[in-house]
Amino acid sequence: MKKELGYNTAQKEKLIEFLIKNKDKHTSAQEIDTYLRSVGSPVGMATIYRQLERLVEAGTVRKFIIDGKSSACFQYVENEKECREHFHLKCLSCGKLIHLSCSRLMDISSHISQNHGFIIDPSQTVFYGRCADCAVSKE
Amino acid sequence: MKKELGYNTAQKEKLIEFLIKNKDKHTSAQEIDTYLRSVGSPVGMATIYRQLERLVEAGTVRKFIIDGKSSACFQYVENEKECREHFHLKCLSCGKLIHLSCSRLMDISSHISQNHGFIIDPSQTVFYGRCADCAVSKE
DNA sequence: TTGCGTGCAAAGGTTTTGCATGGCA
DNA sequence: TGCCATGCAAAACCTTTGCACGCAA
Repeated sequence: MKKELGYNTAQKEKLIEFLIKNKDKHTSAQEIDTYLRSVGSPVGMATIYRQLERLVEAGTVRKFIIDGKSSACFQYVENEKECREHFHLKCLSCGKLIHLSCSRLMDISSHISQNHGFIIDPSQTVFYGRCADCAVSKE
Repeated sequence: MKKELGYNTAQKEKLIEFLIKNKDKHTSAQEIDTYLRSVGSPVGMATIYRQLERLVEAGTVRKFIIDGKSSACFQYVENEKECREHFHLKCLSCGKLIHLSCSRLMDISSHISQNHGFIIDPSQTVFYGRCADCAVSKE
C-alpha cells in the first residue's frame, strides 16, 4: 500500500485488498460490490465510488473507460513512479494491461513535443487495442 | 456522403449536415440535440441515438469514448482509411482536443504491431498531456 | 399501401449527491 | 471531541426500448 490518506476503515481496507488481489485485471464498481457482498463485507456503492475516486486521484488506482462497456473499469497500480516512464497498452478483449518501455515510443513522444508542441503524459495515456493472444482468436 | 441506407428524412438530413459541418471535431449526442434545437429543427434524442448508431455501424461516423467524459463523442468520417491514421491528443489542462494526422504516428502503430504484437485501435486511443499553450503557462 | 423512421415517455443502468449517523484519531 | 467516512435514498445522467403515428418510397 502507499500514500495513506484519510481514515483507515474496514470498508476501505477490504476494497483495496480486493483491488490488489486483482491488480492484473480491471474490475468494475459492480464487480467490486458483488465480491464484497459475497465475502460478507458489503460496502455501499456510494462508498465504493467515493473511495475509487480518491484512489484514482492519488494515482493508486487507474480508471479506464472502454467502448462497449457501459461502466468504467478500475485497476490497481503497483508502482506509480515506474509507470510514469513507460506507456501502457490495454487489450480491449481480455483487459490485460501491458507495460511497455520502448525507445521508439519515447521518440514519438519527443517528436510530438517538438513538432506539434504537445507534451504527452505517459502516466495518463493508454493505447487501446488487441494483444497478441486476442488478435489471433479474433474478437 | 456515402452509403445510402434507409429512408431520407428531414431529421436524418439535418443530423448528417451537422456532423459534416463539424467533421473537424467531436460532438456528443447532447450537443447535436442542442444545435438542432437551436436552428429550429429539433430531433428527438431517441432518433439521434438511433441514427448515430447506424451511421457508426456503416462506418460513416466514428464513436469515441474518452476517459473523463461520461458521454460518447461522435465524429463524421470523411475518408475511413485516413482516419485510421488519425490520433487524438487531449490537453489535460484546457481540455482541448487535437486531431493529429502524422506519418510518424502511423509508424508507431506498425512498430508496436510488428515488434510487440499489439494492434492499436486509434478510435479508442487518446494521448493525454499538455498542449502548447498550457505547457507554457505551466498550470 | 407497406413498413420504416420518429417522437414521446418510460425503463435501465451507472455514477453522483444530500443528509444524518457512526466511527477514527 | 471534532471531523471524516459511510449508508441510504434520491437525483442526475446517458442511453435504450416500447409503442403508436406519420411519412417515404
